[in-house]
Amino acid sequence: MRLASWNVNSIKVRLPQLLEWLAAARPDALCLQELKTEEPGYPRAALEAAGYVSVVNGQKTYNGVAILSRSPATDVVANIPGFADEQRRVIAATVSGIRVICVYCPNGQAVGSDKYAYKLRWFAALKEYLSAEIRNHDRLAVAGDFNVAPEDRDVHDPKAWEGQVHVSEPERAAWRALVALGLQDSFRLFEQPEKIFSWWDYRMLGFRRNAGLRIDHLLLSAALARDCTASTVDKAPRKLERPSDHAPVVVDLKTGIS
DNA sequence: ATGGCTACGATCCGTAGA
Repeated sequence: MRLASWNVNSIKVRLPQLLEWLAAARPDALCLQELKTEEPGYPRAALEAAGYVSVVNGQKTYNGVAILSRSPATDVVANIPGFADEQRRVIAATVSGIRVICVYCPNGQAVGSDKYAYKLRWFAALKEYLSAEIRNHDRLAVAGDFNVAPEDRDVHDPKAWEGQVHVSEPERAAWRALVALGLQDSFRLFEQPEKIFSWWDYRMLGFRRNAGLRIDHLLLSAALARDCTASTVDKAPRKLERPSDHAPVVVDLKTGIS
């Protein structure tokens, strides 16, 4: 079982790259963020022709999330239940016995801003949601763009970023509160090279300089973490012309054993 | 030097991302 997540920054613009990537990486399920469209702008038919069904929580211009899968997704839940929010940032579904929650966490803009306050409120609501989900689903994966770099080693230049949005202590505390529910950062289950990131600024030759952040994550419940054999970032799509600013993150899970 | 790209929906710039 291969599970992946990718902030595509407009599914309309990125569709050709997405189809190429699906054919090359062949994930069984893929969480997408920043669709920037609602249906009918969502390319459902093209993805079905490529072998993937979709459950979609779309929004015009901003946000928008989906879960693609080879096998049908069931028990679809959009948004964070009980949390009033206009922004379409969450969709959950069960795929091949795994509860998959796709998240596009708020950016936060700047520490102290209204959007930063919203980000922290949003994370508190996510924690409550996941706390219930982990009780109900032994095999739980939470995948997406968290907009938090958990540690300094997830930041290309920790000094320059110190105290900034994405690395500030309240954001990192919100991240650790998710981990404390019993979710593991799959990337850190393995020895990893240094300076692996999942996002690079479009400006200032960010990718060429590897001036990035690791803010896209795949969190796994204990049962799934035990079955996890690899967790990687696939930088290949970021090298293409007109790329998303985020790269896909991928985990492989042993199946048929548990 | 606080800029710099990219996408969107509105025009020929403003908002947002991170």
